[in-house]
Amino acid sequence: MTTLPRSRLSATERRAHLVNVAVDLFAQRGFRGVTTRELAAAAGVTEPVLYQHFETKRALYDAILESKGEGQETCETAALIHQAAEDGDNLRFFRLLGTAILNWYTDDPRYARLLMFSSLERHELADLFFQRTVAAFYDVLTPYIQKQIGLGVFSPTDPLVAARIFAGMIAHQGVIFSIYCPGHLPGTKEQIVQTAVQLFLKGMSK
Amino acid sequence: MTTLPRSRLSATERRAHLVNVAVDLFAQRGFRGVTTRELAAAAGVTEPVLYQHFETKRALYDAILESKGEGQETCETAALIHQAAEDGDNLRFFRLLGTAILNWYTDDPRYARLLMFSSLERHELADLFFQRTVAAFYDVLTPYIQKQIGLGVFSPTDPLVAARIFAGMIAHQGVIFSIYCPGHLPGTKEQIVQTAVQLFLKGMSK
DNA sequence: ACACTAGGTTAGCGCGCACTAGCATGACCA
DNA sequence: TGGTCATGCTAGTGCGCGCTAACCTAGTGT
Repeated sequence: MTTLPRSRLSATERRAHLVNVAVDLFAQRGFRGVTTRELAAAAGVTEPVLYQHFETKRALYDAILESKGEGQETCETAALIHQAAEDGDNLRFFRLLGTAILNWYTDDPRYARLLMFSSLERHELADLFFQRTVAAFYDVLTPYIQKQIGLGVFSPTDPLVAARIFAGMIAHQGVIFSIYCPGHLPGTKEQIVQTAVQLFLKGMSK
Repeated sequence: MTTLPRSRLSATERRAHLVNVAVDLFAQRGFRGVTTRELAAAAGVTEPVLYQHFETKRALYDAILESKGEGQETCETAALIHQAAEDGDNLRFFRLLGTAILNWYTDDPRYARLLMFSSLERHELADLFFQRTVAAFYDVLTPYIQKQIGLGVFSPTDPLVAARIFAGMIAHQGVIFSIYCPGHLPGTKEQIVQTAVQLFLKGMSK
């Protein structure tokens, strides 16, 4: 990943390559842990090239977070989840949701690390990103749980607390994975999601 | 917190105060985000004073992590947990465990942030700390779950996966809390632990 | 009263950082 | 073939960092 031997790329190619390299490095050591020299060297160019594409080091960082904020989550998955929600297919709904959560961490642990760094450093774009993504997530999950409680499928519980607990069951495995990278999931992804969903559904049942 | 007007403290007092101030700042902005000048100023002294107590900035950081590694978790709680485990008091066992997890994050969010920074930066002492604390935790929890499965109280499940899921239910709330500090728990601590434990026990039951 | 020392300061070193002015060059088109 | 310009380089600048040599001074014991 991230290597690209050719010299003399087009501006857009070079920019994209720089962003990709930057994601690697910032994910490993955080914003302050990476120098512009290193960054340029890792991209196979010199510093001035970097500054032709980004006004400041910070601007590069912002560009990463901003780009990640846009290209969010395959709408395909979102559609499937909404479909399952309408069908009232509990097992399928929570399985899709759980898989989406875990995939978000495992598909590219670089972004997970990057966003954790950014959140810790209170970068406003990271906050914004989380507000949007996480809020959207709970906006689907919480009412769904509330509805199941109303239907008498789930036993009475604070729906927000239940939603957060469900998310935590799976997200925490993702967090640990992205921090300590590989070999730190207690089983296959399917096994984790399956176990968590079964546990949750049975635990919430009336 | 962390303010202390008097000048001319004794060496041990000054050292303790410096550590306390450093925890504050490092927790907010990470190791690389804090300068020794800031640190000294926040402690009401100048840089050379800092270097009388710690050889390098890094040594101060290490001292923090090391001291936290030692003064670990009231043995009182650990004893209670072991007692509950021996009594086979499921509800009590998981409630104590859950409370201990959540308290670890809420009692002093500074340390939680600090350790997240350190883990992301792959500081070896942070890794060590987690290896010890977390390993000790799962060394209690996993066999306990296994035993309950053997007794027919819990339905057959991979005990490590179940243990991690239980931890995640609660720990994730702590993580979110310590990152976004206050006002981000979905309910009272007791409510969260109570809900999670009930959900887990019912979900695992045969 | 006075010296001794632990606790503190001033002033600054060298280095590596983010960032830049100005020049070189390869690719494409007339 | 030669002109043009986007792409990339060399060689810096100033600044703030971690860290230190040298000096000062309040508080204590005799």
